[in-house]
Amino acid sequence: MTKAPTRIQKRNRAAILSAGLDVFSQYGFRGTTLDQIAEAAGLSKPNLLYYFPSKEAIHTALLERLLENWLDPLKALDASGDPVQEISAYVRRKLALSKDFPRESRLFANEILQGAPWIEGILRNDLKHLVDEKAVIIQGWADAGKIAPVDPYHLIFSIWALTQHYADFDVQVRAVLGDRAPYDGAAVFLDQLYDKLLTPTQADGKAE
Amino acid sequence: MTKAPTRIQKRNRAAILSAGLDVFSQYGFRGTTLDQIAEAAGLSKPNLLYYFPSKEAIHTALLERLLENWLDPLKALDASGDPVQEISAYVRRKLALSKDFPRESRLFANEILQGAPWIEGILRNDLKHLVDEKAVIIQGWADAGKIAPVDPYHLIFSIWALTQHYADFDVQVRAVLGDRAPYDGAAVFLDQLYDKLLTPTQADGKAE
DNA sequence: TCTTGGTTTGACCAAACGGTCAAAAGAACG
DNA sequence: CGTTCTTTTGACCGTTTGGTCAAACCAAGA
Repeated sequence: MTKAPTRIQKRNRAAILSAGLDVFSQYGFRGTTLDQIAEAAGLSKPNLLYYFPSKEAIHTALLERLLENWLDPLKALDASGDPVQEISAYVRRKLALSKDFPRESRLFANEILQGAPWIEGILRNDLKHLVDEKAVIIQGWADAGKIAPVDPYHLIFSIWALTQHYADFDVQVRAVLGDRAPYDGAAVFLDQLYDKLLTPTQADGKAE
Repeated sequence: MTKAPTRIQKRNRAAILSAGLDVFSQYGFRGTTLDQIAEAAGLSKPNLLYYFPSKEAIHTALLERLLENWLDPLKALDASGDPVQEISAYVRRKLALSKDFPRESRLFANEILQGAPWIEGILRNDLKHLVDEKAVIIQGWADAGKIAPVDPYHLIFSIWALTQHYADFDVQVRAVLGDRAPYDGAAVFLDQLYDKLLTPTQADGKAE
């Protein structure tokens, strides 16, 4: 039975996780040092290790916290809703995640770039099964003529790519846009893009 | 006047750059060690440093080589060509780059994730000016009714995101697709996507 | 063959790294 | 106040890191 954490424990654990997220999301696991995290958290290195047993423990805690919510937007895709609206809503949820949690997005990107050493199993199991399941739904919509015929897997990849790009490549986006705000234009553009892609046209033969 | 490199120099320099690309593209600059590169290149560490003066020199050489060709596909976008075909061709060129040079794409992604410490100036100057220039062309096409009205900047971002995703998130894409080949489906999907997005419809008012 | 210049390496260095520990400092509470 | 438990830290440890260097090795032309 574990005791309830004191308020100092709460504060410092939160500070360490936030500092770790800052540094890990920028430099990846191997490129991050405990001293960097300690300084960002405003603690000494031994004090860090009083709250977390190792560098890897901080990293693992962050990845676990991330994965708790990472798949939620896709899980919420509802087979009984209006198809185009369901997908547009998914795009909006992912874009909001990118805007509100860019460090988490970059932490994930770093993990994937490194070959997903910690979460490869989750990708091959949880993620794959979830995408397979949702791909069936989307394929059903396409077969029923409710959306234009489209490869469901690449449709989902496109949503990941387009939304996470604004968090992961933030520096580049801002360098190009100057002082214009990225996310307003992005929301309009993505709405337009998926509306045009998915709204069925006369050319798309409808099923009975 | 520098002497012509011997064949051993050519071979070893190439081996070091290839090995460096392998490791840097996976772990980033800080997460990469000289020993890793040396082992991947099949050389001893002091021998590495006989060909390159420092770890940073290898990294810089790789970034410079990358940037030589990185912007070419966008530069080739031709104002006098057919608008939809020009953009589709740009998408195909970028997708081919992603397929044929995935390590370079990941090296770039790592640099951006780290805040672009080496190439921030290039992003703010060369890249921004190039995109500004091409955005004018695309805006002109839209104003003339030759493509559907669309934000040129986010259009370009979308092409970057969608094509580089297949290289940068390769592990995730393959985990989801299983043994299916990513790039065939991607090419079809992207063709379809940009055709639908850009082909003007009756709803888009044409200019005189 | 010998010599010259390019190539390779074992041994080494100082700094940075992840992590430990005992002891000091501080909070909490009767 | 004194006691107990939590928190913080300076000093330290073994390893890894980027990098150096003199010496050994080797290829090739005269």
